[in-house]
Amino acid sequence: MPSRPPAEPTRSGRPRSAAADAAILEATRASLVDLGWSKLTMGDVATRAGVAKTTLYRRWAGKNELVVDAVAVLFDELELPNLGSLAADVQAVVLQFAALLERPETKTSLMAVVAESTRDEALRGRIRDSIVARQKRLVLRGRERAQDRGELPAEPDPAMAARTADLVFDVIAGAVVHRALVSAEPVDTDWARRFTLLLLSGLGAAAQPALTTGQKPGGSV
Amino acid sequence: MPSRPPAEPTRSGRPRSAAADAAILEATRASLVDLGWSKLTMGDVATRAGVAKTTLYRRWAGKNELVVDAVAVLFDELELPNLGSLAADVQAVVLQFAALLERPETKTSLMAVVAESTRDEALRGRIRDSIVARQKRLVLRGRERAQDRGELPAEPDPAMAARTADLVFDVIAGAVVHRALVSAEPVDTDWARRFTLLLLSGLGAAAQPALTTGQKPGGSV
DNA sequence: CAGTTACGCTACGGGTCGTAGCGTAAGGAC
DNA sequence: GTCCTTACGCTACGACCCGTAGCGTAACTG
Repeated sequence: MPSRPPAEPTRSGRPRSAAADAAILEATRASLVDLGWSKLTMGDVATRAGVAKTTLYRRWAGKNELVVDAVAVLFDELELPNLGSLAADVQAVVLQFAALLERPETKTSLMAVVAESTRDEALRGRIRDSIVARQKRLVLRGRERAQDRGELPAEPDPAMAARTADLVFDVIAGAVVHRALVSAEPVDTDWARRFTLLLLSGLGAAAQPALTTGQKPGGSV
Repeated sequence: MPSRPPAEPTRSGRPRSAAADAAILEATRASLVDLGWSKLTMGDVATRAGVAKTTLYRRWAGKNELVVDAVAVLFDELELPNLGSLAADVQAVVLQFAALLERPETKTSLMAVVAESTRDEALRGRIRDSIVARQKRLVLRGRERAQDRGELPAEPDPAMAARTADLVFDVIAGAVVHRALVSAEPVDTDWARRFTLLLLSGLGAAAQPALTTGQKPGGSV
């Protein structure tokens, strides 16, 4: 997924090795696991991939871009199951996302590239396209299903609908990331259940968990 | 705030210069503003502070620890106002936190040190004590006030109360951080208002903002 | 075949790291 | 005041990584 210039589809000359691409990204993930973000070096990745260091620089501008691409594919694993209720769907996707954050490749690098992106507009765009977009789809699809089930009302204003989706996305992703990486405590089933209840029913209801289950959200969790 | 060994309160010999401490931390923040996290170097900080590089290493183990201490004091600015309702208090503290995250010193370094902490237990503890604890107090105090006002029920089980406070803390801090740094969109008054409504009343109520304002939360916002 | 592009390899200047060594400065104990 | 102890400034150093230039070779196109 390096940023090839979208120029001529058929160029003359020797084509780029797709095998090298795959080997480099795989080596990057392996190096992240062994060394972590801060001690990962381009030279090490090149050696692991069996590739010259110059080949890396011909495809990626640097460590940041390389790691984003190496980690992005992991987010393809995220899927929104159809478990019959909004609460169950939210809880399941929360646990999926948490499992992804538990992997050492993502754990050590996600926040690092986000930090770098605060001073690099191009990198921010790459993160948005490669990682954030993959997650946000889940929120949009989850809302669709909930509206089909009648759990959520239809939103007539599309602008407001988009803003609400963005809000919900930041709340879910932010809470899971903060729990897993900042508080550094486990995102287990119990936490996911309690978070889902809070998200759907609010703080007042979340304080009396057993009493408010009969309404809409807290069904078969 | 360097980690002095809590040994003898009165030691012989030349004492450490408190002025140097202050100058170093100030220089670190300035360097973060100018260079950002990744390009900040120990040598640059030493030069700005008018101090030898070795002096830095005598007090801090490295860049990570130094930056945590330099940024931690900024979190002392956070205060929980007493605006008369839980919703107003939450919204105000969200905007305060967002303003703090907008500062270039914190914006570029907070996520970076968190990322480092995933491979450094000692650093994680330092972050917890210096930064996270300062934020979490606000949640605990906010709940107290809300309970005094009758907006939240008293929680008999202290263990459950602590877990709920942790959950709420991760949701608030995580959402704001995610909005500001990952989505990279502004945390303005409108977003804070909508987030507060979602937190207090849940997803179902948040979809009809104007209709559910008469209950408890959305008072004078 | 020639033309074009990718690759591996080596080498390089430039920068940062973290530490060692030394002489000097600034306090406390007496 | 005179020791004693610790902190400071300074220089120098090896080690490491960065990112690039140069060159010969490999692979694919027409």
